[in-house]
Amino acid sequence: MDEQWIIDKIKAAGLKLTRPRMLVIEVLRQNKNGFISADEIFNLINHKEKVCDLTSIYRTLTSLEEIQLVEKSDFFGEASQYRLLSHQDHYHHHHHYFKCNECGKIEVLCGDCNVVQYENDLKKRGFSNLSHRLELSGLCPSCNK
Amino acid sequence: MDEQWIIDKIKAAGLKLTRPRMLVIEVLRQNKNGFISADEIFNLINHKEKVCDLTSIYRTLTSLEEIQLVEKSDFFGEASQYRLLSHQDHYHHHHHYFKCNECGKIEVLCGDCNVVQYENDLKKRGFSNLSHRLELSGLCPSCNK
DNA sequence: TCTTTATTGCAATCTGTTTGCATTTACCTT
DNA sequence: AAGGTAAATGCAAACAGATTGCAATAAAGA
Ligand SMILES: [Mn+2]
Ligand SMILES: [Mn+2]
Ligand SMILES: [Zn+2]
Ligand SMILES: [Zn+2]
Repeated sequence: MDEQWIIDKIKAAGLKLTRPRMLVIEVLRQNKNGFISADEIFNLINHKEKVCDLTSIYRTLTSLEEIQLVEKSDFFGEASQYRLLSHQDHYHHHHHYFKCNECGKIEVLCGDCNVVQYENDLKKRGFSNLSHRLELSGLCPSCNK
Repeated sequence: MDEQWIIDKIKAAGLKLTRPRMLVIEVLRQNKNGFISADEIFNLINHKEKVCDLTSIYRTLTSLEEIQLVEKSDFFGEASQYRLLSHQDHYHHHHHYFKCNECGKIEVLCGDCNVVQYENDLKKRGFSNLSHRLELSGLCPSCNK
């Protein structure tokens, strides 16, 4: 059911394996590679009957972010969005996002990026410790038809 | 005092030249090339005595954004930030931002960008109408010492 | 099973922002 | 220079997303 490495990571961090946490993770897993808000998670979890409070979802997301199981994005205005980091994301994670202006879906774009060149220019100008985030928008392939 | 083209733009849009609007613009002008929040604008305007309501500042910023005199950014978490677009910004504006992790200052980086290459790759994959925003962070030259 | 400590639910609180509405103001007409 | 009109304002109330305090609960180790 839940991938083992997730369980391991939570335990290794000294966090308990609680019901709200399992529920949140399950939703995030189903939503792999996409972003989802706390409220959307809440609604998915509680659509039949209320089994978990919104507060706990926020707290869970915060904890999971701290142990780098979850990535939070304030990028797209509105409510913060979250996604489960994949096992490999966790090692060399890099943030390129695409938001479709039509369907609103946020997609994580994998692959190399050339912003590094840009960063090198900035280093020459006295900036340091650089990191970056890139947000693209437009029409996604399915809305493009 | 106020640059003429700003006045012209406001009139051309059919907006009235009101006191709150003039006050906000004056603050934005002084803050050229930097971002500032509604609340900071409020405090600057009213530091001696209250001359303008926060609501009007929000409404002013929204109006000015609509006529593209102001750019709003929800980029950096926290409160939205605004800046006055320069005359030339208005024509080929491009958004590259740098936020210093130390002093918190947000800087607008001018200059060309190579993300266009990235966009070209995406076009081949079926995306269209692409635009992008790039956020960099790290230490600015002054905090780097 | 017992004990300890983290985690939970709930209500209250917070911050940033927006809205409704009565009053005022800019500015166009006379 | 006054007057009329629609736009813009101030104030209070509402809003949304998120956070906090606290007493009750439940997970994990003994
Ligand atoms: Mn990159
Ligand atoms: Mn660019
Ligand atoms: Zn789409
Ligand atoms: Zn700095």
